[in-house]
Amino acid sequence: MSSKGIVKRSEDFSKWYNELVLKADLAEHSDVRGCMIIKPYGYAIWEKIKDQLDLMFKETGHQNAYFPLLIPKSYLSKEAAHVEGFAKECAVVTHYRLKNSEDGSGVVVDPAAKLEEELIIRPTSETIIWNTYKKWIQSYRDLPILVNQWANVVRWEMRTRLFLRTSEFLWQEGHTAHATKSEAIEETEQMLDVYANFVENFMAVPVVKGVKSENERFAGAEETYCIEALMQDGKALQAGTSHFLGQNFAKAFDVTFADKEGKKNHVWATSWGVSTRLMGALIMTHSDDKGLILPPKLSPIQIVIVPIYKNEEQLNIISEYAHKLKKELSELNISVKFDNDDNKKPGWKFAEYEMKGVPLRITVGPRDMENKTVELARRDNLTKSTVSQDGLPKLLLDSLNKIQEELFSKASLFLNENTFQVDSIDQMNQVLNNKGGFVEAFWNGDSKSEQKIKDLTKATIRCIPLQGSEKGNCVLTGEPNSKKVIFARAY
RNA sequence: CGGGGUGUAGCGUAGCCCGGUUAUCGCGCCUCGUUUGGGACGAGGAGGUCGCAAGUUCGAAUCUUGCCACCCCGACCA
Repeated sequence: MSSKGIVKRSEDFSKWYNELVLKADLAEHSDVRGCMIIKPYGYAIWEKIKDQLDLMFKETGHQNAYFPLLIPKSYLSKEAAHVEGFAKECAVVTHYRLKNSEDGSGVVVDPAAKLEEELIIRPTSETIIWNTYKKWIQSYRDLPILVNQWANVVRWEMRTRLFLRTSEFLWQEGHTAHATKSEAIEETEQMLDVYANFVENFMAVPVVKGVKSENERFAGAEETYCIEALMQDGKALQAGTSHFLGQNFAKAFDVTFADKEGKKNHVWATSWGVSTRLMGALIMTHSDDKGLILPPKLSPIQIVIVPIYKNEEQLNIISEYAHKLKKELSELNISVKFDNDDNKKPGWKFAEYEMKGVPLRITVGPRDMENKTVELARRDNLTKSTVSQDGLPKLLLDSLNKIQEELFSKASLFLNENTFQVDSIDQMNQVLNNKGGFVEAFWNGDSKSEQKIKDLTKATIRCIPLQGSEKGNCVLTGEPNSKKVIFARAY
């Protein structure tokens, strides 16, 4: 039966990923091309991500607001680089009404209901937000503005993949306005740190912090900071970006403020975002051939209790214990599911919760009740042990923390073992064609060289790392004094 | 946008080349019973505009033409 298991990673990583997303009940394809339905279990993980990030944004002084989904077409064209970057993938609303078709077969667009000015479904909200900030900002006293919004955006991508690239996706976008350049840069860097902190400490996904090359920069940004993660198949995934927008949007939307001397200045801007793509990073970093592996901090269910019984009497005894344990664990803020569904056999449940990545499983049967023990199974390393019921809550709490740490260590080790130094294009191709990974090499800083390297290797510059300022000979041209960057094939 | 593929029950599929009773099988679902320490078993049952449209034919899931949709692989992007 097809519901059993998924294809092995080593056989077809891409297929493995797709099957995992479907079988772990995270999401499914909708009837609309490139759009996905995020199912309750997948959404519960996203909510965990969202809640934690939201907390961190608020701790750093940001407030949430909400701006419209629809943006007048003309707004988009006000910032030249921005429109250039996004025009190709915008969905456009042209009419506001349907009517019954003449032959009665359904509804058609009412040609009489054509909009004067077409509306774009936001691919990102810089334009409508800066058009709004213009009204909000007059004086230096109005600054900074530190606003975030949780929203959906639409980018009509050629090719889509569940979570990694969908036509519509969920994200947050922070948009801040500052009086000085240095303050804006500080904000940009601060939010990059927030992202890196979250991704490493909650998702247990190690990242490299850096800035993008000019080619890879966000449309309209002066500097794009990013965090880059490495997936199990050796491909890189951009996990978050934070942009220093300079005064580009302030100029495009004429947003100025009067400083203490009464002099008018353009406002400095940042924007930063992470999306449901993080779900893809989470999945592809930790999971195995049995299914999803979730870090405890983001797992909707942290512990599942599976009872084993031959009759109702036994079930009652186990249930009583399970409810007591569940209550004790709740007091430690551990989320527990007691799965007493009588329609599914234990073996089925074991496989199911492994597919769904629940970090810990407790099995309790008559034998255990007699010995005052439980069987404890770890999802991440698939080990099982029999442990005493005495002091169990504390042990479980410790185990969850341990799993969280070990997932991060394991992923960090993978990142380190799959980061290679090369000094020629041949070597680079060798590494990339073999197992992939991050490739450190020197680059002369020229966009043309970057493009040439991409043509030769299919690898792009993922980032110019913030740490380490070594210089060396350019991997393409041999020019000395070139800076060290990370290349990889990327999602 | 190029290349490949698929569309038959909730899901996965056989049948299509070579047209012919009532469209195959598995999972899932419903009922009853037995089961429950790694994806249980038996018996019975329900469920179908064969992607859409036109054509050929006595007869179309099957042949022809057109259309639509989605998936996968590339190039482009978070």
